[in-house]
Amino acid sequence: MSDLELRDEQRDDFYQTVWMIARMIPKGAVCTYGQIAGYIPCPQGIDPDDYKAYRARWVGSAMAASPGDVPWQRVINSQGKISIRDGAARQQALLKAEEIFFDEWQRIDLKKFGWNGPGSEWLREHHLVVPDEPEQLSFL
DNA sequence: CGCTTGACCGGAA
DNA sequence: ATTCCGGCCAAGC
Repeated sequence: MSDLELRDEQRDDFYQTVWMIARMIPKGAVCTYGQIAGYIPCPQGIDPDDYKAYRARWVGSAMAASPGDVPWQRVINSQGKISIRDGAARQQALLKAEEIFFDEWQRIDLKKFGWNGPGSEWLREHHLVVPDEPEQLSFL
């Protein structure tokens, strides 16, 4: 059994998981490439630092190859903007049709429209990474 | 098979 | 808010 075959299988798993999570994003909400990536554990045999550096990009690759039932338009970059490419205008039109608001810099307010994610229970059930709770800012 | 480009991100100027 | 860089992968010529 070759290592290469294993890697292909892991990549396929990664893509399937990306699509599964993306399908959960509700209409009228968005989520970032990096956010989705953060839910997926580092595959065996991959250097964790390399994984952290590239996983968001892999999510982009997964979205480019996504099946028709995946709401790809709801996945945007960490700046709250639509990544420039052919089809970006169509993505913006789809999001506006979902009543998502763009500011004067063509940016989406992630505080307002950002999806919170699948929830820790669901993530545990699927052996995914439960993100750290946001720290309580006691001085506020 | 080698080379180039890319739906990314975080940190540093 | 802008630009550049390292990361050294994945997909498309």
